[in-house]
Amino acid sequence: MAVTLAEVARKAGVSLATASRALNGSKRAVTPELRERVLAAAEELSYVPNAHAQALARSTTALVGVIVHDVSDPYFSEITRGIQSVASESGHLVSICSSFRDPVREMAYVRLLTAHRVEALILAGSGLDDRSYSQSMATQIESFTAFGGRVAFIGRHNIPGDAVIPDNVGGARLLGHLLAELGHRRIGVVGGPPLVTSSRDRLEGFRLGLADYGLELPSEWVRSGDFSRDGGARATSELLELLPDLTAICALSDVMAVGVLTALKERGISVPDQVSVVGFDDVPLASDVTPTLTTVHVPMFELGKRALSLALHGEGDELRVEHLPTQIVIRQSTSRCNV
Amino acid sequence: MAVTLAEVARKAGVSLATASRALNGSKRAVTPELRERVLAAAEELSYVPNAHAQALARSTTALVGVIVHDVSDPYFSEITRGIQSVASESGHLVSICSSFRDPVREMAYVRLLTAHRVEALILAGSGLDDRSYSQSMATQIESFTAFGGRVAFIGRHNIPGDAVIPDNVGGARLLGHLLAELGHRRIGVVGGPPLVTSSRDRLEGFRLGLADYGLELPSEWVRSGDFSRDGGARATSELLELLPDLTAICALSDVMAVGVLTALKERGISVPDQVSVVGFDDVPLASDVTPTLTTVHVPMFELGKRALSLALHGEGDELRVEHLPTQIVIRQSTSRCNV
DNA sequence: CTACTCCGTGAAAGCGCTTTCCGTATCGCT
DNA sequence: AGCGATACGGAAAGCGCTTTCACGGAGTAG
Repeated sequence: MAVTLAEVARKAGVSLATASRALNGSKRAVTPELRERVLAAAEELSYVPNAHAQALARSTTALVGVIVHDVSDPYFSEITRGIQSVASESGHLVSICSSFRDPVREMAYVRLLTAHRVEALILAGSGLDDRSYSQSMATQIESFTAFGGRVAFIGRHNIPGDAVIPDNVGGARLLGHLLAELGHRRIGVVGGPPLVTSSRDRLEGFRLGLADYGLELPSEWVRSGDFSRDGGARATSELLELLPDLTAICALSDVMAVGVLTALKERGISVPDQVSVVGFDDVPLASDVTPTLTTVHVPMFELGKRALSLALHGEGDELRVEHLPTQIVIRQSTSRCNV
Repeated sequence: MAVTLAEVARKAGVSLATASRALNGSKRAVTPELRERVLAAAEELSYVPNAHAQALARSTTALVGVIVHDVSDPYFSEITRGIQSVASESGHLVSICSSFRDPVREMAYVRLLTAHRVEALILAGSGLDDRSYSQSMATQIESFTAFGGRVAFIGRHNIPGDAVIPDNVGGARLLGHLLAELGHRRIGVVGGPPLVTSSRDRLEGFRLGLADYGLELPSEWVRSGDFSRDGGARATSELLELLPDLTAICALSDVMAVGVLTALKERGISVPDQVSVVGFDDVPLASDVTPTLTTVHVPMFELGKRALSLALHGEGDELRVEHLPTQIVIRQSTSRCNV
C-alpha cells in the first residue's frame, strides 16, 4: 500500500540515507549512477514522499495558512489569488479557511494552522476593534509565532504582526471630495460593520473628505450593512426612509454598492440621474454592473502578494507595516447633483 | 521555543502516554484528577500539538485537498464554499490550489496533495477530454488512492473516481427550448474551451434543445471563449461579424455572458430588445448585471458539499456518480424575437 | 485469605523521513 | 610509496506523537 523510502532504497540496493540524499539533491552529492538507480526505483514504485514525515524531520513545512472572511466574496478571492501566486512560486501549499467573521471560528482556525506549523499565517477580514477580541487573538497569535512562523495581517494592524493595509482613509476621503465637488449635500452612507477597523477607517476618511469642503455628515445618515449585497440593499431602504431626498449614496464596499444599486432600481430611482452611487474596492464586479460603479481601487491582488512576501521573508522581531495606495476610479454611477 | 508533549507531561508529573491520553480523551480512561493536571499544564505552557507528528503516528491527517481552475472565478468560489462547509463540520482542514487549467500545474498539485496524504481530493474544473491528459492524470490519481485517500471530481467523470456532475446537457437543452420558443432562429453560441468536458456537454445539450424544435446550429455559429469575461466579449465580436443579424446569443457560462453583455452594450445593441442573451451557472453575478441574466442554475454550493461528502464517506472500490439537476431561471435578458 | 479480573499507568516501539557522525575508499601530492 | 585530504555510503539518532504491551494495585468472588 504505502510505499516508503525504505522500499525504494531496498529496491535500488542502497541505504536509506543515500536514497534520501538522491531524491532531495542534498548538499552532499551522490554518485550519478546511484542517484539514477534511486530515481528509477522511486519512479517505478511511484513513490511519493510523506510530507508529514518530512516536516517532522526537517522541522519546516512549506505550508501557509490563510484566514479570510469568506472565500467567495470577490474582495477576498482576489486577495487569495495574490497569496497563491507567491505561494506557488515558493512551493508553498496554501490552506484557506473562511471565518465568516466569527471570532470563535477564527481562533479555532488559528489554532489549527498553528498545529500544522504553517510557516506563514495571513489574516484578512475581521479585525474586530474590540478589546477582548484583540486580547485573546494576540495571545493566540503569540502561541503561533512561538513556533517560528510569522503572521501578516491584511487591512488591520491592531495586533502585533506584519501588516499590509490599503489606504482606506485616503481613498474614502477622495470619495468625499468627489461627491462634494459634484454638488451633493444630502448623502447617505452605507458602512461596514462598525467594529471592523477598515469600516471605521473608510468612514472616517469619507467624513474628512466632506469636511474638507465644509460639509458635515450627521451620524444618522450612516447605516451599517455588513459588507454583503443584501446588507447594502437593506441599508438603502433605511436611508431612503430617513432621507427621502438624498442625492447620493456612498457604500463603503462594492458588494454593498451593488446592493444599493439593486434597491434603487427596484424603486425606480435612476442612477446616476437621481442618485449618485459610489463604492469601494473596485472588485471586478464593479465594472460589470450597470451603471458601472465609481469606486476606489484597492489593490487586492497586490495586498495578498505583499502580505505573503512579508511573512515569508521577514526575520527578527521587527514588524513591518506596508501601506498600499488606493485610487479613485470614476465610472458611470456618479454625476453632478441636479436638484 | 517549541513546547512538546513531553514537557507538558513532565510539568504535570505524568508519563508521555498519559499526557497523550488525557489530551485526546482516548478510549482508555484517565483518572479525572490526572486529566485535569495535564490539561492545566498544557494550557499553561500554551501547548499546541504538532499535527505532523500526529499524522505520522495516527496515519490519518484530517486534511482535504481541492484543485480548482481559479478560486476567484465565482463558479469555483461557490464550490469551495460548499466544500468548506462540510470540511468545517468534520474538522478537516482544506488546502485549495488553483490550476488555471494548466495540466502541468494540476499534476504538480495532485502530487503535492498526495505527499500531504490528504484524505480526500476534490478536482473541479479542467477535465480535459484529452487522451494523454486523462491517461497521466489517471495514473497520478492512482498513486494518490494507493495511500487510501479518495478522489471526487466535480463536473467530469472521464477518470476513475467518485463524481458529482450537474446536468449540463439537460440545462443547456432547456436553453435551446427557450430560445426556440421565443422565436429566435439566428443564434450565436459562445462556448467554453472545446476540450473541456462540460463545455462539450453544454454545447451538445443546446444543440439538442434546438433540434427538438427542428432547428440546426451550424458550427460556424459557435465561437469558443475560455470561460472568461474577456473571452466572452471577444467571441461576441467574432459572432457579430459573422452573423450581423443574430437575434440571440447563448453563452455557456455566466461569466462569459457578462462579457457578451458588455460587448453588446459597447456597440449600442440593446438587450433583450435587439438581442437576447442567456448564460449558464447562475453565479451571484448573474442577478447583479443589467439586464439580469436568464440562465441555468447550477447548484454549485451543493456540488461542493456533495463532492466532499462522497469522498469522505466513501468506502471500497465502488465509485459513485451523482447527477445534480439544473434548472432554468428566466430573468430579463431574454425576450421574444421581434424581427 | 487466596485467586483472579480489571483498570489506570508507564515503558517502549514505531510512524517515515533527514542528518550527523563514522568508516572506508579514492585521489593527489611529495 | 606514503601521507593527508577528500568524497561518498551507511548506521543510527532523533523529529513529536500514538498505541501496544506489560505491570502492579485495587476490587471482587470463592
